[in-house]
Formats: sequence, structure tokens, C-alpha cells
Amino acid sequence: MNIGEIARRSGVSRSTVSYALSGKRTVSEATRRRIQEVIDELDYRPNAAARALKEGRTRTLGLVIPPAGGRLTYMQLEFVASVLEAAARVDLDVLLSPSGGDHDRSFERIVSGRRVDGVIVMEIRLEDPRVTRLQKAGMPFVTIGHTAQPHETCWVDVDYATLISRCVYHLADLGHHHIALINRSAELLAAGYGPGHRAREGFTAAVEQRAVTGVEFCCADDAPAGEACMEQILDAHPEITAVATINEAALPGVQRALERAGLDVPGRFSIAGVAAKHWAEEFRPQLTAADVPALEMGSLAVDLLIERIAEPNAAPKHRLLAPPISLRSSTAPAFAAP
Amino acid sequence: MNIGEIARRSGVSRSTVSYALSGKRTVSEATRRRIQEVIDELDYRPNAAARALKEGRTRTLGLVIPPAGGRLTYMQLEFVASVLEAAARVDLDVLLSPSGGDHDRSFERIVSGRRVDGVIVMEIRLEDPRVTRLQKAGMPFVTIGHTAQPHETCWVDVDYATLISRCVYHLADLGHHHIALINRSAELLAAGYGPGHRAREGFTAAVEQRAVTGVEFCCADDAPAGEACMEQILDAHPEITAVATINEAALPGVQRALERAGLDVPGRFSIAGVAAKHWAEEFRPQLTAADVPALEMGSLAVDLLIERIAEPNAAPKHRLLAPPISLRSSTAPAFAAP
DNA sequence: TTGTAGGCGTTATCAT
DNA sequence: ATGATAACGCCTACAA
Repeated sequence: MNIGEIARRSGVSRSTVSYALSGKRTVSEATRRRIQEVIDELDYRPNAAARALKEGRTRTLGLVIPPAGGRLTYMQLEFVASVLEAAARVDLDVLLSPSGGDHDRSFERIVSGRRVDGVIVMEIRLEDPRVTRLQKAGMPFVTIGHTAQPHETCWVDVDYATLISRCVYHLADLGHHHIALINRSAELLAAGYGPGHRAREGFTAAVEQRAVTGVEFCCADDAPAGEACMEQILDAHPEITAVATINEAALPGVQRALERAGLDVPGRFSIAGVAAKHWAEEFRPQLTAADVPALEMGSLAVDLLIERIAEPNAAPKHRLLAPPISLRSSTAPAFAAP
Repeated sequence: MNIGEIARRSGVSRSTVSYALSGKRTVSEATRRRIQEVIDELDYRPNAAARALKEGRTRTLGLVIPPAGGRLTYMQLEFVASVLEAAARVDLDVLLSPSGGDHDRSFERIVSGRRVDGVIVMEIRLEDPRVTRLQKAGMPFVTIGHTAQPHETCWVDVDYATLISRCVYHLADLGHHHIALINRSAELLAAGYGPGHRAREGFTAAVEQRAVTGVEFCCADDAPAGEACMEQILDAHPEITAVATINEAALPGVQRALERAGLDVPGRFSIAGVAAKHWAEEFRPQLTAADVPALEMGSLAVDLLIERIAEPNAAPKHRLLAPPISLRSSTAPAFAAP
């Protein structure tokens, strides 16, 4: 089914059908209705490829997610969902590319095959070959997280430094003098993963400012690692009474280790962090945390990208989000031995 | 950058470039190399829209996932990841459409806009308007789960009836005489959600065959609902000593309710179910469960779809998977009061 | 071994 | 208010 067939059946020319559809020139009400009837009957819809070829745009966005191997965290998942939703709202389709590195075929297809009008890239590293590639290809893009050259590109990010600082302040205010940071994995940090580095910075700065002692632990993104990490903390640093964390996937394990050690939260041990709201509320007791606004970030990223596609040469825009900390039930004054 | 430019710079005609790329006719080694050099230099890649228009296929698959509102379970997430991976292996892109109902714009764009060569649809209902729509549009598709007319379509599914039966047999063999089924939500069941219905069938049949008593509970897909449901079971049916479940998302809540009730698993209470392996292993103690082979299902679905695209009129193929139950640590002989 | 030319389905310019 | 027509970039039958 194509526009020619619709034209034939409605007894008009193809251009009239096209204009009736786009509204870019006036079409008499009578013919418009006749055309619409035929269209409805055959449920015709313009061929996307032909339109893309002619218009030079695909009405499709690319979303580059971490490679399929690693599991998505709830935060990432929520973000993907919100991008899909925001794109659907403005009638854009989304092509997913699970690629981390540089020479990924699916990534290459998307950028140099002009399959999409713009790209959103998740889980950006401080030095990220994908960003370089997109810049070179002249493909509009927005990143989630930013590189070491933040002023050059469009991005949306969470201000992990500030948020972790706030967690530390909050814990210090409650009388905790020895605080641990449970960061993301050492590999991720070594690879230049921004949130990990910025959490570290915020932690170090806050700890110093409040004159409490702070120890950082790296931890892989899953429950068993969280359990092991928490055990190690309790074992090696019995003086520690509170943790701050950006590693939401480790939380169930952290929780388990504390339970096993017989440490009541928050009576004997406090936890504060940065997490998806859903995750924070599943924690028992519910987690005092900065609720990462993943939903908002997704639609923000889509908005920025659409803007950038429209004006590829405008100055890059960024948004650094620092959501407030939601006080829930996982923090309390430091336990004072009777 | 287009094929004409490559041709110009290599001093050959466009067709020669095209043939050099596709290999569909012999090109002298010398010109082939010259062309390749130019291509590498400009990193040219054929425009996907032009190619799709000419060839009548997009080299893209559609993946219809549950609408963005509801959260994906780990099983679903794993499935999505495996579809992406399987598609990437054969150089196909994947367009995601989050749509449940019938008149979804993104779904319509995909099917009647010829944006994809075929579609994989998740979370099929027994009567599913999307299936009808795809059939009417003549779009090749594979469903995850099947409708009430299973012979008419291609699908991959998990044999929930058999798996839940096996769970019940296992529990009965251990001496449990009163067993509960924690099913998915009542709304889902009412909407004709196949897995829920088949779990029910398998449960009823197995309970009858082993002459034990069985009670079914519906439960929403999240931890709080699981907690409430488990509490209700313990409260209303103190004789029950074991549950079988297909509701993996409820498991953390179930676990919590049992802990709070002071019921050791598996000493005092046994649990067996159907879950993503990851989920089963996160449960404490690790869950005796049929590990849903989500990864395998994804690549199976992609294979079936590719086959169907190639032979749209062949007899529909199906695969009903019944993975074995992995014995872990959540089931034990029924507790005998001393 | 290589070149020429037509058409895939749209949109948009020009003409009526 | 509407029609004819040229292009978008690619592939491929046909010609040389």
C-alpha cells in the first residue's frame, strides 16, 4: 500500500494526498475527506523508509545502553523506560544499541548508517570513545553522565558529589564519627566511570569538612558483592557505624550482612545513599536516600536531544541534577554504648 | 556522504561501488581495493533508509514490551537483553515499542509504517488485539507466550503448567500436605494472562493427583504485595507449610514475611517456583526453582522470527520450554512437630 | 570487468 | 485548489 494507490482510489494526484496528510497546503474539505476515507479503509501509513530518504531524517532516536552482558540496575532500567515513554509522546521511535566500546557494529550502523536522527548514550566514561565517534560523525547526541570535557557536549547527570556530601553531613549530624562509602566496582572506577569518581570526591570533601573519618570501599553491582563488602567493613572497621552509598544493586546484600551480624538498622547502624526511589523503598527499613529522578532524566534527555537535532550548532546544554534527600527510616543517631 | 561521492573519488561508477560492497558481481582486485580505501577514509556506510526503500526490508526487528508504566521483571529484562544480543549477532537492529493495547501509535507506526521486517511481542494475552492486528497487517511475528489459538502463530513459551506441577510433586514428595500457589495478580489473570492460567491448571491438577490440599493466591508483581500475600497465607491457613510460585517479583516480600513470622526456610517452610536464575540465586536461602531460560528464549525468538520473515507462509512453529527444576536450598521435608 | 538507467515511495517545487 | 515532476541514495537488470 502506497501513496499512489491512495491517490488513484481517491481520484486525485499523489501530491494532493501528501498535502492532505501533512496539511502543508490547503486541500478542499471535500477531497480531504474522500482521501481520509480511503486511507482509513486501507489503513495506509506512509512508508517510513521512503519518508526518511526524502526528508533526510528518520524520526528515530538511538539509545545506547550498556552491553547486554551486564545486568541493568533499576536506575538504568527506569531511565530506559522513561526515554521510551518520552520519545513515544512525541511520536519518535527508539532504536536500542547495546554497546560499550568503540568498534561495535550496531553502534557503527546507527551512527554512520544514518539510522537515527540523534543518540542518547548511557553510562558515559570520563574518556569515552563513543563520544569521540559521535562528534566526528557529526551526529547529535546527549549523554547521561559527562566526560572529562563537559563543556563540549550536551548531557544530563546526577550530582553525585553533592549528594554523597549531603549524606555524609546528615550522618555526621546524627553523631556518626566513622563513616564508610560503598562505591561502585574498582574496575568501573579504573575505567574512568564518572559517578564513582565524583562520589569519591564528595565523600572525601565532606568527611574532611566535618572532621570525621571516612573509608572508601569499592563493590561490584550485585547483592553477593554487597554482602561481602559489608562483612569486610564490619570486620576490618568495627568503629564504623554508618555507610553512604551510590551502589543500589549492592543494597540487598548490605542489608543481609547487617542482619546476620545482628546490627539493627537504624538503631545500631545507619545507611544513606543515592538510589532509585523504588529501590530505596524496597529496602528494609526504607532507605534514607537521594531519589535519582530517572524518569525526569529520561524525558529531559529526550528534550535536550530534540533541541540539539533542531539546532546542532547551538551551545551545548547540560543539566546537573541534585534531588533532595528523602528522609526515610535507615538513619538514626549513632548508638551510644550504655 | 553517499555512494555517488565514493564512486567519484574512486573514479568508477556507482554500480561498481555497490557491487564491490555487496560482492554480487566480480570487481577487479585493484578497483576493489581503491574503492575500499576511499570508503575507509570517509568511513562511508550505505544509507539505511535508501537501502530499505530499494530492498523492501529494513534489517530491523520490532520488540513490543509491556507499557512503560509497569516495571519489567528480571525475567522480562533478561529476555529483552537476549533479544538485543541475538539480533546484534546477525546485524539486525531492534526498535522498541512499549505498547500494551491496540491503538498505540508507536505500535501502529511499526506495523503499518513498515519500519521493521518482523516483530516479537512479549506478554501475550489469551485474546490479544496486537496479534490480530499483526495478522491482519501481514507482518511476520513471534510471540512470547501464546494466545487461545496457539496453532495459528509462531511462539516461544514456558510450560508453566508442567513446571508448577513439578514443584507441587516435589513438595508433596517431601511430605507437605498443604500447599499454596502464589500466582500473578488477579487483574492479569482476569485479562487472560496465559502463564497465570496455566500455572493454575498445573497446580490444580498436581494437587489433585497427589491428594494434597492446595489454595491459590493472586499477588501483584512487587515485594510489598508478596509480603502482604504471605502474611495472609500464614494468617488464614496456618496448616500450609509450603508455597509454589511463578511470581518472582513478589519473592523478596515473601521472604520478609516468613522471616518476620520466625519461620525458617526450609526448616519450617518450603518454597519452590519458577524464576529467572539470577532471582532464584538472590533469594535467601537460594530458591529451588525451574530456571526460566530467558536468554535462550530471546535468541530462539529471534531465530524463529528470521525464519518466518524468510518464509512467511510456512507452517507456524512453536517451542514450549520446560526447563528442569534446580534443587537449591529452599525446600526440605515438612516440619514434624516433635 | 565496468557503465547506464530506472525505480523503490515520499515530499516539495513549479506550473496550472 | 490541484497536478506533473524531480529528487532523496541505493540496488540491479541490461548493455557494452
